[in-house]
Amino acid sequence: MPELPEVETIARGVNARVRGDRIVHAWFAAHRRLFKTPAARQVKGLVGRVLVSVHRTGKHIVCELATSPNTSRRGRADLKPDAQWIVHLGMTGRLLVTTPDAPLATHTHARLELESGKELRFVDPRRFGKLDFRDLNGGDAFNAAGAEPLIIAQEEFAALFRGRKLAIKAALLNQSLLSGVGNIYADESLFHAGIRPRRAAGRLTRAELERLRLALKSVLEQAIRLGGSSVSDYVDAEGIRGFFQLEHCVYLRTGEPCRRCNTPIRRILLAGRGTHFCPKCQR
DNA sequence: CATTTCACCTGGTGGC
DNA sequence: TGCCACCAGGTGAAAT
Repeated sequence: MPELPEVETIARGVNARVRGDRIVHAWFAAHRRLFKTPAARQVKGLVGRVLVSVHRTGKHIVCELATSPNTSRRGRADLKPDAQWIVHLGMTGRLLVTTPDAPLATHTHARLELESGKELRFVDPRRFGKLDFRDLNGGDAFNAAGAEPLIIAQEEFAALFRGRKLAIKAALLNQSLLSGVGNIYADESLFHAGIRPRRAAGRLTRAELERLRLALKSVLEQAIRLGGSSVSDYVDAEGIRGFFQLEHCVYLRTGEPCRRCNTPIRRILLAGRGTHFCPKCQR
């Protein structure tokens, strides 16, 4: 489901509601593939620790955790993290902050009970998501492989694609180059930059690459402002849908008129993904 | 190495 | 109503 803007929206919402809270109980479903670290070890690491802060890196939600004595909740936001809980939402994952009596959604795979009485719940029908626990004392901090598209500079961005023969769309989706770009925002940014998805990445001109960098940045920023894209079932930490799907120019608009020139939007298969573009505006 | 394809899952939709 | 094919925000392992 979620790409950078959706994950950012969720991380902000979760942070605002659980920051400083303590995990008093953890429950995980028995789906082995969900766990990069075995569930039993995650439970052991989570219970008793304080959620210092929650933020986004690429498409990952990073919960910074600290061991703490019985300090007041106000002081806990300054604690030095000694572990991390990493949530990746896959295609259909949700991370929700609820009251304990809220009805359990089907496919709820994790529940963290907090000292305040709230619960942090991970729900994921397709189970493509991943949960990971990292002990910072072991020097095992989470690091995204790719660069952050919101802050990458012109030169660094251009260098990512130099000499590459694969399609620019496939390159945008490669998380070890850029982290956070998925199918929606790859298609939308290529539209705004006027570039065909099949163009070889290494053949784009400097001007095209800079148009792409700026288009990607502004598309992502506007999507964050609108709370992400809710194509079918995406919701934020409070169960609220986003609005950026109303701004989509090409994604899932096959056959509909281009917003700029009225030419019908085309759909092709590229890198195994549905790929949408305007044959007239994108060259 | 770089690049492509496919398996991993469930659920919704639209055609017959 | 049922059955079937196809589609869906992602990734990582295996094949080329």
